[in-house]
Amino acid sequence: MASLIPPATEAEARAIQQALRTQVDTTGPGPQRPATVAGLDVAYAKDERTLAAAVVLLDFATHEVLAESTATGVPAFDYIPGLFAFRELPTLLTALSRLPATPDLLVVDGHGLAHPHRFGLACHLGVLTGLPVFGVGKTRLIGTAAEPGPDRGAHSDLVDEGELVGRVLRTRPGVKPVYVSVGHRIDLDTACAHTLALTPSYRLPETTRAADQACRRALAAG
DNA sequence: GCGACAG
DNA sequence: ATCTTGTCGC
Repeated sequence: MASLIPPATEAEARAIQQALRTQVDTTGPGPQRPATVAGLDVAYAKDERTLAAAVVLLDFATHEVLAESTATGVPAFDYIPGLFAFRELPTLLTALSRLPATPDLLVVDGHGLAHPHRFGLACHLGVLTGLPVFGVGKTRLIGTAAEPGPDRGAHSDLVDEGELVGRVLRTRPGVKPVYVSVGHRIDLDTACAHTLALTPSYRLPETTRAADQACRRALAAG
């Protein structure tokens, strides 16, 4: 079955990506006015032997925290750029299953289509859950892009192999931009608009910030 | 062969 | 990812 997680080998992981990538929905447009949005993130122990995942549900308009869930586990796969999703997905899915509500939209740390095989964590999570998802990465995995202008909202296309795979978006004036890409059931314009809506004060989305804090707390707690 | 390489 | 708090600068 294609949803095997974790895969036993690198070859198996690549085969799973290959099988699931056909199920990604990039038609969008996705929720324009979601009532809720959830951020997901993972924190590792110093030795990377254990990890804690967190999902934090926010009111999309006010950014108020509505619910939160966590899970601890072990990395399910070696860290290999391009196969990164297999490492965190199991624990992330456990945490998500514990959330007492279904989010209208998911925002993940990392990339979606801005991936060597167009199937980053945001796509993988989207296909597995069926929910609208987009990714906001802090650094580039693949592709080339011009430096966006200095103003908040300035952006440039992230292109790989002649394909538009995402957008480099400035969320804070004069601050290093983020990498936005489609995961599942949403389009790039909508994902970028939501990213700006979620970054009123900081470089990273409020969803990511809340999830980051939550998983660090969960890791410290045990 | 030499870099690059989400978290 | 993690090692790491307060501090210099706009």
